[in-house]
Amino acid sequence: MYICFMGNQKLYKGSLQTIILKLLASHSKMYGYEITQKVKELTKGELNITEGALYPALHKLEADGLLDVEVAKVGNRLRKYYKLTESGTKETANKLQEMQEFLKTMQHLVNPKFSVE
Amino acid sequence: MYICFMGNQKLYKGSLQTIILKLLASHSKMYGYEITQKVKELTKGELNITEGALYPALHKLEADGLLDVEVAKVGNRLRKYYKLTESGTKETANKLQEMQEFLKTMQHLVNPKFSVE
DNA sequence: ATTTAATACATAAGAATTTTATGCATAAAA
DNA sequence: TTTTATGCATAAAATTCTTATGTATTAAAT
Repeated sequence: MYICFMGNQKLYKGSLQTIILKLLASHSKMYGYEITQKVKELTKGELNITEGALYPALHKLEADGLLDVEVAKVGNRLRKYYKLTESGTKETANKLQEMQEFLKTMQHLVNPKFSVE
Repeated sequence: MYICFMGNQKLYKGSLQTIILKLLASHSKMYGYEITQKVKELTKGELNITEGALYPALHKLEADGLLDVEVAKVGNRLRKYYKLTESGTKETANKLQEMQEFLKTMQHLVNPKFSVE
């Protein structure tokens, strides 16, 4: 597979943690595969989180105490449901604020209006 | 020095090329140090481009044929003025469009309005 | 009935980009 | 006269992600 029609995925570097945390703040409980599908849906296919990026990121967030994990067996297949810890909820707020600041700053930087300064 | 009060610099990962190209689209001719100062000014200190990131990036853009360089001697000190090539102008348009798409998508992803889906 | 696609996890090698730490040198300011 | 600012450069290390695998179950399509 590995076919990408999307814009520069490179730009999403550094924002994966924030995206995961935000989703978990909105949905309270999600498993990995679900996250990839939800992001694909929300971004209309513009962002496809790869498993090689997602799972290590989830493990790190868990190791850092921002996520709790709960294993569920559905049929004969397992799912790992993640949810925010208390500490994770706080960190999510921080990261979302940093993200808003970043988006505002970038918007300003690349805005055509500011073409001559 | 190396003191940073800014938000998550990590988020800027992947956007350096676009920032450089955009600045050169607006100013027609700039040298490295000037770029770092202009970015610091435009972002009110939120983004400080380090030399270790900037100079390799400029060299790469030049090697890729997106920038032309012209060395100038000011007093006893040298400056390397960079400007967009024709190819660089086209690529700037592409990158700015990708950036706008990215910003729109991220805005949507982290927007509090979309807290339940 | 059987192959393919989707679901669901995982990790490891390599690539790309950036931070951190240097180095050199001139000019201005404290 | 020492520090700060200007101006370039590079190299080691860290970070983060892509690409490529691997395993296994279930649903859909042929």
